[in-house]
Parts: sequence; C-alpha cells; structure tokens
Amino acid sequence: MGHIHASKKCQGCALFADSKLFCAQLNGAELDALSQKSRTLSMKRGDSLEHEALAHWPLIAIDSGVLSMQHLLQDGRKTIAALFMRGDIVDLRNVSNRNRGALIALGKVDVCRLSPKVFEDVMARNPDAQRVIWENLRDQAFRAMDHSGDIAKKQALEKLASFIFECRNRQVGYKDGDLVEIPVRRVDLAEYLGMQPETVSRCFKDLEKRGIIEAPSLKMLRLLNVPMLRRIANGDKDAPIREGKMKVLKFAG
Amino acid sequence: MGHIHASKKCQGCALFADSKLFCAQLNGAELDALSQKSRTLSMKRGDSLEHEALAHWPLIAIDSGVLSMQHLLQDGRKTIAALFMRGDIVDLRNVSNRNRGALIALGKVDVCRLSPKVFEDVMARNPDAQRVIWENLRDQAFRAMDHSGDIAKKQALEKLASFIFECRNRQVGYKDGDLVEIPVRRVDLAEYLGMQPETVSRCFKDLEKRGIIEAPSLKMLRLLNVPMLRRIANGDKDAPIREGKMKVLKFAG
DNA sequence: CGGCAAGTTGAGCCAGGTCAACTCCGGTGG
DNA sequence: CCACCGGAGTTGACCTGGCTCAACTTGCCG
Repeated sequence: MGHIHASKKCQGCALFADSKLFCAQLNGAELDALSQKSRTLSMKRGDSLEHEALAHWPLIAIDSGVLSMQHLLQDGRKTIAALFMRGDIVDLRNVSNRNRGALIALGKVDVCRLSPKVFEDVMARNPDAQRVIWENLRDQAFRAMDHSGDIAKKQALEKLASFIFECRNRQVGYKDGDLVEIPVRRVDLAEYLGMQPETVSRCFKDLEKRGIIEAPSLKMLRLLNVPMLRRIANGDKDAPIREGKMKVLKFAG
Repeated sequence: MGHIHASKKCQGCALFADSKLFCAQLNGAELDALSQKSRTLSMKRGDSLEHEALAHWPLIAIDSGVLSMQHLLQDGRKTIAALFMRGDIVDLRNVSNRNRGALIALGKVDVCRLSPKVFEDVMARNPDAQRVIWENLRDQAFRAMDHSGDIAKKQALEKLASFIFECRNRQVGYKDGDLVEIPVRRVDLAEYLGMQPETVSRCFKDLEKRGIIEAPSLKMLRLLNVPMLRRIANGDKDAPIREGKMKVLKFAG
C-alpha cells in the first residue's frame, strides 16, 4: 500500500473534521502517527466486531452511523445496551474476560480502529486530546446511567418520549429545531428500550393521534408540542392520558 | 486549622490503603497536595449531595458505603440509576446543566471531595493515576450498560440473579466464596432493578425454596448452587421453572 | 411489478404492579 | 425487663400494561 498522508486519509472523517472531536485535537505529527497505525473499516447492518479482532484493535472510533452493544440471552432474547454514534470512542482494552456484549452495526457504519500504542502516547502527552476523550467516556457513562433510569421505571410511552429527546440531544445540528432524526429501525429501538416492536409502533401512533409529533417517514419526526413531550418523558401523570384511558371513577350502585 | 500530614488524614481511607485505587498511585508530594485541598465528608442514609455543593466539589471519591444516583419522576416514582461504592470516583464537572440525578447515600457513606485543581494536575502528570481513574470510569460506563441490558429484557427473577452476581463481583474479597453481601436495602434494590419491593421479596423466596440460595440475614446470602444461579441470570428458560408454573399443555376435549 | 422484510393492527392473556393487611425487628422509655 | 412503637419487609388477592401470536399492510430493492 502506498503511503497515504494523514490529512488525505482523515480529511473526510468526522473525528478530524469536527473541531470538538478527538482527532481534531492532534498536532500534525500525532495525526500522522495515529493515521498510519490505525485502520478504517466500513460495516453494514448486522456486521459485528468479533472478539479476536477486538483483542488486537480494542479501540473503536465512530466516524458515522450507529453501532450497538448487544447482549444476548440464552433463549434468544436480545437487548441493545448502548448506542455509539459519531465521535464516540469505544475502549475495550482488557475487558475480554468479562462477558461483554457484541458490537453490531445497525446500518452503514464507518469506524476507525485506533492503534492502542499511539493512542496511549497521545493520551499521555496531549492534554486537549485527553480532555476530549475523557469527556466522551464520561458522557457514555452518564448516558448509560440515564438510560438505566429510563427503562427501569418508565412506561412505554414515557420511554419513547425520552428516547426522542436522546436522539435530539445527540444529533449533530438543529438541536432546537423541531425535526428529529431517528437513526435506528423500529426493531432496534424496541430492543434498546426494552419493549416490543408492536408496542413501539402503538406508542408512536398514540403520540401522533394526540398531536404531539408528526412522522413524515420512519426515520424522521417533527415535534409539534415539545413541552408536552417533555412532560411525558418526565413521567408527569397528568399529561399523558391515553386514548380511552381517562381514569374513570368507578361509580357505585 | 493545623497542618495535618496527608499520611495521617488518608491512612485509613480505602482509596489510599488499597494499592489498586486512585490515591495509592500518588507520590508523597501529590498525596500531600491532594489531601490538603480536599475535604472528607461522612454521610448517613438519605443525605444527598446538593447541586450547589457539587458545583464547587464536583469530584467525589467513595471511601466506604454505597452512594446512589437517583432519578425522580414528576409523580414521585424513583429509580436508582447507578450505585457507587468503595474506590469509585464520580466526576460531575460541567454536567450541572443537564438534569442529572441526585447523589443520595443509601447508608453510612464516607466520601472525599477531591480538589479539581489538584486532580487535574495529577491526571496530567501521573500516568499510573491516570490509568487507574480511566479504568474506573470505564468500569462505571460498562457497568451501567450491562445494567441497562439487564433491566431491559430480563424478568424479575433473572434481574435479581444478575444483581447477586454484580454484588459478588464488586465486593472486596471472597470473590469465589459462596457468601455474598447485599449492601443495600430491599427497597433500594427494587429501585435499582426497576421492580417493586414486593416482587423482590417474592423472588428471593423463590430462589430459597429452590435451594439456590440461603439467606441468613437480609444483608447476607449464601450461594448454594452457583451454576444454576448463573443460568437464571443468563436467561436460560429451561432452568428457572417457577413453583407451580410448569408449562402445562392445554389438553383439548 | 413481484417478493420479502419491516412495520402495523387486533385479540387474548399473564408477569408483575398495586393495594391492603400482616409480621418482624431494632430502638426507646417506663 | 418488657411493652410499645415505627419503619422495613412479607404475604395475599386482584388488576392491568404491555407481551404474544397471528394476520395484515407498507416500504424497499431489483
């Protein structure tokens, strides 16, 4: 393979192009070194990063797409424990022994397997890079904790509302616009939220019927009533009275 | 205040005494600096770390006890999104804006509010300390993801089995013994697993009746059949046939 | 314009939530 | 020492949200 200068290889990659992300913190020499020792990989839906591969390349940076961490139960039940997107760096160094979930692409995903050696060097010497990556890991941790809280006690409709906000918070631009992209399929969404695809579908319909959202397509939502959606996500029982579920007082005699 | 030498103040603290934990990685000068600029705090059940306090002391190191991150829903439903124990360091720097959960003690908890300034200095200069704290944060992240996966699709009995293993993995010694300490109350356990205290109680009884565990007290379990418990935790449907729930074939005519 | 996978709709049912009553246990004061 | 108290945990009976299964519709790709 001919020598490709880092700036060529990395030019189009979000991790370099977005000034808030990891590779944008590196100086020329660092980027050259990391670029040369790292390997990009393009995955399609269903592709998984196998354990033997991860043993040599335990550091995965996401350029684009959605990568999932899935847990499989004995009898075939599946759950998606976490979603990794643009800018996330997954660090699986020394975690082979515990039964971690598999990393599976939910669509077209471009990742970069970072060289652990160069990564460590950069971490030790470049405080900006260190800060960025630390905050990314911390976001992953808090996001997972929030998500635990969400799926533990919320009802289906509330979980879905929370998920819509999670998508909004994580999407690149338009944080305050009323358009939200749902970057995963209904099935994946169900697995992430610990519910059934049927229930997901019913909940979307419910929100639509109540005029809170509009769904021009499966991947795109328009929020029509953000405060109400927020109330639902926060578990406000006054707001989300379901179709035909008005708490009817049992009337005696 | 008189000058207290670090070794005095930190001597009894797990973070220093346990060679795998953060403060044990520091050299004399670093420990002195961190010790002098940090503040210990002893909490009792129900005490919470308030946001204004966290703004000045966003780094919490746990010496002993169990600290919970709780999310409160509008209508009073509560969930415990994460449990922090001995050796964990909670980093809440720059997260005040997002509606993070509250940090609430589930019993007697000894914490040390670390000086952010000194902490950053140490992070920048001491690679061992950096490695330890990085791995701690990563553990927190993966633990939260595992936990999400657990509560998303598992049934009550399976969640409880998983939790017993989580306790075993996190307790200090005796990893392979058959005694497991449950360091939280039943109510807290229920909130962490997203179920009702009643259900928790029923599941413990179920495991006891089937001879898988023995509960000498509320805080202590003896595992009698670890492989079976593991199968249940992994969602093996063949194993965990409940009392009187043998899949009876509906017989026609 | 088929053909298949993804998503939706409907009907029935069950795991676990809910509510209420009870037991257990540690602490307190007479 | 024991009666009392209050909070934690347990037990039982009932009820419902969402899971299940099956049939249907929609969307996507060649």
